[in-house]
Amino acid sequence: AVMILRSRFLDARRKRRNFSKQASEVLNEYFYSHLSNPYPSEEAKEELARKCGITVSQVSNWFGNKRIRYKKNIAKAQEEANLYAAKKAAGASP
Amino acid sequence: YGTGADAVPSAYPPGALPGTNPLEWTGNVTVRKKRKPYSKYQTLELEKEFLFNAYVSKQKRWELARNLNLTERQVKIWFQNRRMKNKKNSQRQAQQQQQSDHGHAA
DNA sequence: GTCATTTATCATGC
DNA sequence: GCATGATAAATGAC
Repeated sequence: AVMILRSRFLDARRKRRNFSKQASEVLNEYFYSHLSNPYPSEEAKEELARKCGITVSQVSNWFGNKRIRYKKNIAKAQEEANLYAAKKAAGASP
Repeated sequence: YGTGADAVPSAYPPGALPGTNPLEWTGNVTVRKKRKPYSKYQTLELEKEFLFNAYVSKQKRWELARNLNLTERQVKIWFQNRRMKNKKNSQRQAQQQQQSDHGHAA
């Protein structure tokens, strides 16, 4: 009976808050510009964390979720890939 | 026994032929047992033992596996993951300590 | 043994 | 109602 009120205390850190819009931009840019190998090094993770104002663990979580959810539906993510590919091309050669 | 209940059949993911995919990291799939959350009782007993010691002996592991209807491999892996969780929480608390010290020291 | 990771599940945001 | 971040089982590298 009491078990229903269980993990409100121990699991309180699971309270989720969405990242900022620009943080998601930075993470997605990196992911789609490294689509052939979306495994950032520890140093890259630290820089991404600093840019996004989040922790390294949160960066790891983001890439873990992104990789599995990307390959679960590549077709759906394709347009997002094109979006960031175009964005990268626009900023690379003026 | 307690060992040998692993190795479960599973299907191959669709559209993952090795060599034909430009994104090879999407195709590295080994047969994996489906993740199955433990019951509240199982978790509680494991946590209780973890309070005693973070490293469980072979004898204790065998007993736990038998009493909780888990394999010894599952018990072993649970303690490994639990130690990692402990370390992560410790690092987080240490980080929070540093932040609260900045406005308190000097 | 640690540790990054994969995967499913959980809990929340909107 | 799903999208999204965090956590819980499970694997593999080392």
